[in-house]
Amino acid sequence: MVRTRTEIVPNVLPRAFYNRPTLTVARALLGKVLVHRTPEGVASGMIVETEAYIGEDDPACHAAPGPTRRNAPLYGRPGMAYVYLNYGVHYLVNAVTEAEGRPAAVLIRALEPLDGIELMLKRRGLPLRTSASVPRASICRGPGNLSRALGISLSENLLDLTSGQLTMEDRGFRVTRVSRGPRIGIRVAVERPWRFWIGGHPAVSGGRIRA
DNA sequence: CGTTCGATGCACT
DNA sequence: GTGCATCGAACGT
Repeated sequence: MVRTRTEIVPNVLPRAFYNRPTLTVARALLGKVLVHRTPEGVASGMIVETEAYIGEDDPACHAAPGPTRRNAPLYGRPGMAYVYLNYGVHYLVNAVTEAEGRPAAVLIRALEPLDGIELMLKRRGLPLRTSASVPRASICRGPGNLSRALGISLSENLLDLTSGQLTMEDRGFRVTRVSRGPRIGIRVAVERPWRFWIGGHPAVSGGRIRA
């Protein structure tokens, strides 16, 4: 039968993908695609930057104080979404990793926009076409920005990333030049090199582009 | 270029 | 009451 462009089999990442050491998952998520389907349309982007937050022994992880109402998703099944409000302004998206009862997650920090660029521009309140002043790479640069562009908020907390409206997919993008360094924007455990990004990619956050 | 700082909501102690 | 896994505007150099 004829296969059209819109009939591409969505290769959604299975739960086993997340049921692994968090650093492994953080690295493996580079090049994968985060997809959000809403009545407004589909918005997606290729992951170009991640950070690992691992266990109660990691002072920067939300699980550091032990189980609370807010961090409960971290103690649950791998492959679920953990979304929370940060600074009262931004929603941050994580994928829960490791195993049930072992609190850890990967924060998605930046995407290269793929589907639904106009919808994402609209959600971000940007001009409806990219330009020199509003480059495509800026649409989903930074964890707060990508959530807003994809329309992700607290309603998406605890969604199953292995099926349904919010998923992670493998579209076959090959990632070379993986860089690794300290996490950004935290005030404790700043030395742990648990941030991963695609070296030189323009959508990576954190000021100047790093190798 | 660089750095500083206010906005803004809520979980947690 | 305190402190954020941020962002972007407003400054200073």
